[in-house]
Amino acid sequence: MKPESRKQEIINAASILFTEKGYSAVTMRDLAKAMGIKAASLYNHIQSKQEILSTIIIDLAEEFTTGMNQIINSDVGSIQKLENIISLHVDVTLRNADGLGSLNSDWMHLEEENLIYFEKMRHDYEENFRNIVKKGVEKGEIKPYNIEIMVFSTLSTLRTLYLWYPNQKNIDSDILKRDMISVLLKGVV
Amino acid sequence: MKPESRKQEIINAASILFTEKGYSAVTMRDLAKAMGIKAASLYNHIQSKQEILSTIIIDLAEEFTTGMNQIINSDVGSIQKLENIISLHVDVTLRNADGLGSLNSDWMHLEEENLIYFEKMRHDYEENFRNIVKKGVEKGEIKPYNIEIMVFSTLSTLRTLYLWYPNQKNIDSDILKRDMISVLLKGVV
DNA sequence: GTCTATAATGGGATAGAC
DNA sequence: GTCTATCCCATTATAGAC
Repeated sequence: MKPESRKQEIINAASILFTEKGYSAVTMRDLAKAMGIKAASLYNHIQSKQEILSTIIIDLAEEFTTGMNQIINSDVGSIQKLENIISLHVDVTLRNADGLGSLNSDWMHLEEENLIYFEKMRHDYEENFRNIVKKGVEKGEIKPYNIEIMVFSTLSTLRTLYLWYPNQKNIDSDILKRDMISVLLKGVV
Repeated sequence: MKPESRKQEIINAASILFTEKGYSAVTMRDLAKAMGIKAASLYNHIQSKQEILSTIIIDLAEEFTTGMNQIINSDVGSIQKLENIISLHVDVTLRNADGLGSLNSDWMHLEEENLIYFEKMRHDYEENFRNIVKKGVEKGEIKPYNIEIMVFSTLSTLRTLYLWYPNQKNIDSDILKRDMISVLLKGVV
């Protein structure tokens, strides 16, 4: 383990607390206590509570955006693209499960530019997902069920993986991916 | 429409605000403004902010618990039971989508007895769900995928229906149920 | 049933010593 | 890099007039 910067330690501690109680319910005093220091000391490393939230959320959203862009630009079939999306969500969840609570439940507390930036990334992500499913249906690779329901159902499972995964003991990443692919895709394919 | 009690109007307005921003981020002033009155006036109808939250959450949780009890005590096969659970979630979502945000994201802000009561109901609900799937697998009605993944995947979709449903224009309840059953069950059956 | 006024507490953030 | 002390403002909730 390389030593983390103090700022990163604060962000990691905040990720856990925000996911447990939500951004608004966590005070700078709570966060300081978790770090073993006083609230005022936090401000030597971060500018504001809002900066912590936007760092957590924007970093994760950019990770998903980058992953999705690689997938849509790759030359594989629709099913393989969906499998790669599932794999992307499993990878991000295993690497940073703590931050995903903020991404899912506290994005509306982002301020001006970051809120707009986040909402655009989320919208584009869903649109890319939807287009993959649509093309798969057109090419006969995916069953012609209601597209919105297929997109919503798959995405809501992937988005809440972080709530469930920490309760599973030592589940292997590849086994998890394989089983998620079975359960999420074998129904619609 | 029969006229609602002032208390019920407050709870309805709070349900919307809590789902938009979360319990902790909504102030009594916000809620009063939405009602067109002053914050102090709210206290003629409710005892505390906490009472509003617990009313919203406990009523919904009891509705799910009652529905689940009817389903597990009915004399039908595992697949039919799962279909009835999907139907239960669609019904509750269409009737009270606004309150489901609190049930999903703000239950941890319940206080002592209500928190314990809620957690027991949620635990029992998941356990009943899991047992239906287990029995279905044993009887060969459901494919032998990882049970936890099937339970988690189905439940997370049903639990977040409220986020997605209001964006769908005029979707018919029966069509929604039929399509949810196709997408969620045809993969695992 | 709603209002104004206010109590009591806790929130994010800064200044300046060590 | 952390501390104590403090600022200023928002919070939930109550008292009492209308």
